[in-house]
This record gives sequence, structure tokens and C-alpha cells, in this order.
Amino acid sequence: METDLLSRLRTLNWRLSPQRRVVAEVFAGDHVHLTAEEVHDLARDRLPEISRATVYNTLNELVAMGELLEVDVVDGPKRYDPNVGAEHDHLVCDKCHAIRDVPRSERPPTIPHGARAGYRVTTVEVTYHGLCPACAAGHSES
Amino acid sequence: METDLLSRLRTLNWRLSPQRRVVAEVFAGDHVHLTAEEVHDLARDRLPEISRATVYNTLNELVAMGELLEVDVVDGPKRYDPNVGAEHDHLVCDKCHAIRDVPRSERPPTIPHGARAGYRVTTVEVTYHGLCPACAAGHSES
DNA sequence: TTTACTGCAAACCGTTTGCAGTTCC
DNA sequence: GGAACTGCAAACGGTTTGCAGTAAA
Repeated sequence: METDLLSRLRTLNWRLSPQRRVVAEVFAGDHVHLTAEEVHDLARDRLPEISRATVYNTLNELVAMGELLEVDVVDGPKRYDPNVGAEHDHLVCDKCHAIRDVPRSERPPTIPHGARAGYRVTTVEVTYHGLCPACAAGHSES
Repeated sequence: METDLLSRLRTLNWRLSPQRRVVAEVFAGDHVHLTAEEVHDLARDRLPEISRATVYNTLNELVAMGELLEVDVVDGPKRYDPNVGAEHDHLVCDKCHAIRDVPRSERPPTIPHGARAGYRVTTVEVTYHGLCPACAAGHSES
């Protein structure tokens, strides 16, 4: 089991204010893909005065520290993903935009020879698209 | 060889104005990944009065018609890709944000069993990240 | 002639920033 | 005490929209 975001942060020299604590707490658990606004809303439930700017500042800082991943697989606002422990891919519902984490496949794709064009390739990103069960059943959860 | 965007459009019942023609002409050839603003600039070289709104309207229409692909693999503005004929992946330089098309690998990744979560999976998107030759050589083409 | 495309400007959304005040260590 | 975090509000970049005018078929 991974230690969660808040526990990890305690071990770093991270100046801990009520605002920052609350943002970190919102990400309890993995498999969460929140937008900045969702984070702001959830944070305000616990700390009503917290400002949007502070939420954005904190999210950017956590991304820079490597404690959150920016996920930009659907259009609209970026999502933030606390699951930084294990490389993983994403499965996206093209209708309701739900996102699920998917363990990295045993044989991740590699770039065909002759297509590398001299690039030094370091990472691969894989996103599966489709319909979630509810949307596939026509329950129009758009 | 693929017919190019402009020829394809001629065969469709697409009301052809000078503005729309010029936008289509900008996408001559494949392996082009332009932002809306780049399209606007190039279009203005040929037709100085063309407005930003018309460029955006036209791009959105071409995307809806399936004649352009939206590519959103780097942050900043969306790119538009006329290479709709062959499924392909993208190779991105993380420093200068150059994008290259890559033929789809012989065995594209499939989602691991047990991770499908009831989704009906229809497509996979693969993006390779790395450094282009110039950036890898430290020529700081940021 | 009619339908629908164009340009302008204002609105929009998500995000960043400058700054004065406050808090954490 | 001092560095640095906070909130506010304004600015920002990219994109969309309403509307009056114009042009394609």
C-alpha cells in the first residue's frame, strides 16, 4: 500500500498551513481525478475562506514536487491525480468523461524503428477511450 | 497517396468562401500540426482581412466533419492535424514542443483484463515523449 | 432570393499574477 | 523576526458567441 499524499507531505519540509492541509486531505486515496474547481469546492467544505488562488498555487506546487500528476486526457479543465506511485494509463468515457486508472500493460508500445527521427524517447503515454457501463447502456449521464 | 484536405472538401457539399478555401489551403500536406493562431497568421498572408472568429468557426467545422483532428498533446493551444487518413500516434519534444506523426505500432497496447471495468473500449491513443535531436544536443531551442 | 457565412467586439472559462496583509517556524 | 503563504481582484490566453451586414448558391 502506498502512503497517501498527506503522510508523504509530513515527511517533507513543507510549510503546513490550514489551507495546504485541506487541499492535501481532499486527495485522500488514489484513483481520484479532480479539477481545480472540484478541489476548491471540497476544500471549502472544510475551510470556507480558502481562496481559488491558494488552491491553484498549492496544486502547482504539489505538481512541481512530484506529489500530484496533471492529467489532461479530456477537454475542459485539467485534472489532478495523486496516484504518483505506480506508472499507469487512463481509461476515459468519451460521453461522461469519467476517468479510471489502468495498470500499465505488460508490454507498453514502443516506437517503430525508422520513426524515431533522432529523438531521445523517454516516456510513453497511453489513453484508452470508450464508454463507461452507464453511458453504454444509454443512461445518458452526460 | 491521400487526397489532400482541399480536394476532399471539393467533393463535399461545403459552401466554399475565400476564407474557408484559404484555411483549407494552409493545411496542404500531412504532418502539419498548427495552432489556430498559426492558421490565422498563414491565412492572413493570403487573405489579410480574414478574422480570428472565422478561422475558429472553420476549424471547428472541419473537425466536426472529420476532416481535421484536434491534437492536444502539449499544453498551450490546441493543434489541428489534417492527417485523418491513417491512424497514427504522436512523438512530442518535451522541450520545444515539436510534434511528429508516428505510424501506429504493429501491436497497439490493449487494456489488461480485469481493468476494463465494464467499459466498452473503442480506441487507444499513444503519445511518445522525449527530446528532439536539436534539444537533446543542448541547442536550447526552447 | 435566400440561406448561411463573415467580421467585430464583447463575453467566456480556466488559470496566473501583483500586491498588501498575515501567518508559520 | 523574517521568509513565505494568503486573499483579493485584476489580468491573462485561448476560445466562443451575438449580432448586424454581406456574399455564395
